[in-house]
Amino acid sequence: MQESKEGGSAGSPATADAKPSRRVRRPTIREVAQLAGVSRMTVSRVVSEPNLVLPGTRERVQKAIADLDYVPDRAAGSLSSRRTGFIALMLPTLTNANFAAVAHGLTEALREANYHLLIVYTEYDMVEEERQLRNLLARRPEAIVLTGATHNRNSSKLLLTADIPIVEIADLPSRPIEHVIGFSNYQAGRTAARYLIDKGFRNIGAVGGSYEGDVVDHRGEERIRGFEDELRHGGMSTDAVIRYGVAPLSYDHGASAIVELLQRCPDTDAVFAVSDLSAVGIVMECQRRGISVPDQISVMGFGNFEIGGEINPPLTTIHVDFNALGQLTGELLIDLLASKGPAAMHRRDVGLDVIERKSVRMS
Amino acid sequence: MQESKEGGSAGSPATADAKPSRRVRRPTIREVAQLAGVSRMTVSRVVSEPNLVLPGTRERVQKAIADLDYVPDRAAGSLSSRRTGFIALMLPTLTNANFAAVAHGLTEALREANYHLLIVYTEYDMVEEERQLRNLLARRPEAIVLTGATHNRNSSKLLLTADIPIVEIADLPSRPIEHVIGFSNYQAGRTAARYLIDKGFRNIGAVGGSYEGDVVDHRGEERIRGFEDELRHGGMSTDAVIRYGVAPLSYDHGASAIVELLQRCPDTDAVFAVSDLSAVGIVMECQRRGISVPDQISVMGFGNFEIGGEINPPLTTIHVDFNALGQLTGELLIDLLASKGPAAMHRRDVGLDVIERKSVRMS
DNA sequence: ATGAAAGCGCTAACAC
DNA sequence: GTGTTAGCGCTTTCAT
Repeated sequence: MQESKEGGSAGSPATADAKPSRRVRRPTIREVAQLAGVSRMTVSRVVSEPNLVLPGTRERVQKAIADLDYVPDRAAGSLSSRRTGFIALMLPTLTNANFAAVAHGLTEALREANYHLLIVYTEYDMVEEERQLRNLLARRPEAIVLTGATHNRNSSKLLLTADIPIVEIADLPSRPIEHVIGFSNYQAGRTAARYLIDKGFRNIGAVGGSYEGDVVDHRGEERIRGFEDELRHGGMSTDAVIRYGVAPLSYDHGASAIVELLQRCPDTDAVFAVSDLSAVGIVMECQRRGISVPDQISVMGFGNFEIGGEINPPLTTIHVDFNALGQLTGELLIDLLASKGPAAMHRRDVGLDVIERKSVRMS
Repeated sequence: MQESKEGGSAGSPATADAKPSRRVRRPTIREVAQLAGVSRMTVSRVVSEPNLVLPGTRERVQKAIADLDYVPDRAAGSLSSRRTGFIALMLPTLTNANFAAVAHGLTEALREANYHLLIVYTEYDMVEEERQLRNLLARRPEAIVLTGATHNRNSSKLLLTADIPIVEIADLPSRPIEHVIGFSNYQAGRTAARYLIDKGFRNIGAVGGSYEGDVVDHRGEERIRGFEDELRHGGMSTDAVIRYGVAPLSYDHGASAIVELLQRCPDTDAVFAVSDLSAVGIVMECQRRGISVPDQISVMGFGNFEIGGEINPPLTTIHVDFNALGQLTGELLIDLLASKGPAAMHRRDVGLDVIERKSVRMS
């Protein structure tokens, strides 16, 4: 028996405690070592590199681990090894199926490598983003994934000087912090407008979000901007493009916005919503008002949310594979973290597709 | 100047590195102390208990912190203070607005106290739950929040012997691990059945989920069980109660299930779905088939998801305040963690309400 | 194949 | 009000 400091038996102390086996302090590696009659290093090896130790010793240690219900303390391990096993993920919100899909894809890709996702959300608030970022950094994540492309000065500085890989996702920032895996929200807007113009519509509107203080949905705004630009490019008016309410946008946003829009521009024959959720709200409100979709007005959304495919008529929309976005990000991260030293800046556009369904009238 | 070991200037080393200010190793508390000409303890105090230090000193330290962009390492702090500031939250899935609402409410309540939520999801898989639990425990959370009420033997053991508060939420387990904040899913099912019986329906059906291997939605199953029991109690047949597909249940589940149900029991005049998502799918499928809701068939859901209120007709459902559930859990946790020593077991039923809308025919 | 020493970056406890 | 000492539980490194 070694490491003389560790005295006493390792059996259950059996204090006069009335309660059964509950509320037991977690054993440390030292206690496991004692019980197995080995040094702490050997226990450490059995946990992380089992085939570096002799089968006999290994089994003795494994038994001790099981008997004591030993769970290693990763905080201590991290401090020593300088690897926390944390990957930070900052999202605008969790209550959005597409962002949830990103989290999901990322978790899947990271599961094997045994990284833990540290999920945090900003509610589309840039000040909150900074606060969260500081908190996050204190946990020493090995990489940070966040939605591009706009951050305030402090956040940008923190990110730029962070000694870890940064991946901006779900956008295609022109001045990226570092790596990018995403798609162009601006292009998504242009694509939507082009699609509607090509279908022959001439009184085209759109509904997007507005902002309030530091709460802004930059990505949604990009889509609306692209939409407007393409309308102008086609020589059409942007009078029926309205910005209404603040993120997160949902069904009721569309329902209210379409009323406002039709009041202002009654001739509108097609409308794009920055989010499928708004678009679904528009379809439902039209249903209520006896306005036929797509006969009287065509509706197009963005995001390919599940509900869009279920309503009647099903929603024409723009699809981006957010789950793949998460997976790709995970794979990139695993690469980056395995190879030491600064890697080349990675930039990838996962593209987007128009999903044609019945909410837009065919020409 | 004290702590003689700390030599050298704290200014920027200005190595021959070509790159600008990027990729800088994070400074430690020691470097801040040096630059400010104080001991590390003083820096530590400025960070956590600023008014224990003299204003003059404090400002010097704060300047050093800002100049160096110092972000404390919480892993090191945790190790020393035995407080990680982590609260673990285990959910079946993230892509469910109600669970997301729990996470949201919890985050809100915990924000002040500066706890970090460690969110993890199990995909309704009990084996995955155990795996995740082990991983989580290694991070030494100060409390664990998870959806009750069924866990496998290993998970239960880990939870029972964990030296921290455990809160089971969104159910009312008869054999709880420790604290409980939730509602009875069984009662929700009974309430739904009672409601439909009272409205005069006599050919009542329901659609729930089935299971596959270790993937089970226990809470949903409880609702269906309660529904069946209340039907029997009212002397009615449970032939039209079907279990179909596995969790997570969504729109398409309802759409497929209602077809199956009507084929088997064409006389069904009212149907309950374990989830609003399924219920919405049912309404949409009926719309497609020209079956009028509620004239030919009434539909009732559970969960009061936003979309239920937006469709036509809007969905009658059972509401539970999941956001409040999260908040209450957060408040309980803050209490529990502030007061040392074992507190009394806490058990709270947040109840549920029927939301009457138009998808159920009025008698 | 296994162990001993040193130390990761911070804070509790006590001294002054 | 501030500093010193010791140590949290683990892993790195090097010795044997």
